[in-house]
Amino acid sequence: MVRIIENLNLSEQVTNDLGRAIVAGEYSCESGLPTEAQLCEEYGISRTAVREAVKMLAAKGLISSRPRQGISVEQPSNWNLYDTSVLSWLLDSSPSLHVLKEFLQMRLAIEPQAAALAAEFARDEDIDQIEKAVEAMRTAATDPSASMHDADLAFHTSVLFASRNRFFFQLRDFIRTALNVSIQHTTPAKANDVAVAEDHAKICLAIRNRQPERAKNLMTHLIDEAMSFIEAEIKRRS
Amino acid sequence: MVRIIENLNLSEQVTNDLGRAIVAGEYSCESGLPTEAQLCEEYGISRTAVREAVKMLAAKGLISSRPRQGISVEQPSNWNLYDTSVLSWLLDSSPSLHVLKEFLQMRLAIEPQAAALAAEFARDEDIDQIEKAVEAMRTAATDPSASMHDADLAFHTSVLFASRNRFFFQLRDFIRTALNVSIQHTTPAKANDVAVAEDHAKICLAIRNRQPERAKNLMTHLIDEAMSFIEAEIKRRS
DNA sequence: TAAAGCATATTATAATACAAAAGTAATAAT
DNA sequence: ATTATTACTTTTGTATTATAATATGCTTTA
Repeated sequence: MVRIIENLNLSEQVTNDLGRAIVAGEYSCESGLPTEAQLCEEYGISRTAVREAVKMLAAKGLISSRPRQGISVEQPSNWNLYDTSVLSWLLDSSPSLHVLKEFLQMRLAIEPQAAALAAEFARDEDIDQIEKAVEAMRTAATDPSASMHDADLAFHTSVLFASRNRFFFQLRDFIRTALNVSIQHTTPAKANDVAVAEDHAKICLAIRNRQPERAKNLMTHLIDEAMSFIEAEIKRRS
Repeated sequence: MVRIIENLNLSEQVTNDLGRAIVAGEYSCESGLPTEAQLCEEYGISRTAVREAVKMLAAKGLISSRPRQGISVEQPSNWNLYDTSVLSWLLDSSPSLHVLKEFLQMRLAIEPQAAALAAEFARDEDIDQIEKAVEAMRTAATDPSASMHDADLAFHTSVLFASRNRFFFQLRDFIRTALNVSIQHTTPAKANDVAVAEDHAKICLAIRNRQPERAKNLMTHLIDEAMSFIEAEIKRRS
């Protein structure tokens, strides 16, 4: 029986359940999925709900279905990894340290360029938003009741927004997920937090001063630090 | 009535039709979509087909639906732009020169980093693939019957693959679309093609010689050329 | 042997019915 | 008069049944 999750209707729950199973490799490309009729029986639900789940998974690139052939699993390279659900299913099934490295490689591509674009194209109110996040980080660095992580997320999201390019801003969920995974592997060392906040402040200042190259380099440095930490962690564990 | 497209079943056709209309702004966030019943009547189809289309659009982040409230359009910032369908709907409705600039800003983030990763992590067979694409470009540069564009696409795709990071490779459809839009705005100047092919060859060589920084810089230069061309074009038309 | 047709399994579409959710209006109680 | 409760209404959510379309394999036939 499907795990019940609040606020999700039946077809969405089945989507979640099947999506998770597919990404976890419980159904291979060769074997495919059970037929609609079998899924109805397994879950004890109507064909309507099963079909709607199948359609949603197909829309995310995980499966495809044809008459007489049944439901087949698409190659993982066709899965839409930038879909929030697919991403969460992926994290549920993969050793997160390895995925984290991939995340950081991606962030190293996206965020420095976003910072550069922000320095070039951000509106004043965008920069105010970034500064607000920096202030929140400064507060959180000393105040134990405030969340450093939330402020950090707000910072990176607002930079993406300030890039004024929707393809960059669209990646905010991706970045959010990456940050979530990061803190799972970070020892809570409040000692560095003040310095970290100031590193972020520098980026904000570079953007406000309209220095694209400087903003880019500072952002690269910021993420590179996290990267070197993770690489050390990977080496330590192997 | 919905436009008939080959190889698409009814619910997929309706998905296409509604998706296009939503992205084109024919339904706003405030107004929302017609009710399922109304859509059935408009398209002259059953509720089954309409609901499946609605579910697929919801899976792509374009809409959401609730009892009594009907179907509402999500904010554009929630649309999954990295979905191939959504991307094509976007191109159908936006002035492509502006979108093209956003594409190039994104490519400028992704591809140089992908080249650097390829130089670091690519397997030998990955590099062979890149080289094959380079050879195809060289051929196409002089042979009018061969397609320069196809070879170009193969090159960029194989570099993404060689990065050995699935988040990068996942963007191949995005890059493909970007290249397609590019050639719509490029005057077919076969004169440069030989030089262009050699620029690509240099990147391939840098990757084979395991020079991440060099590969990155060369790729940046390559895309920057396209960018400056587009910016000139935008200025010319304004 | 090859082509045509037939059987069969599975998804695709339709139609209908009822349940659930969420507003809205009417009613009752204080 | 205000608030709480109830009943009603609209729309999506789920179930059921039936039939069509599609693709595959098998069988028959020329």
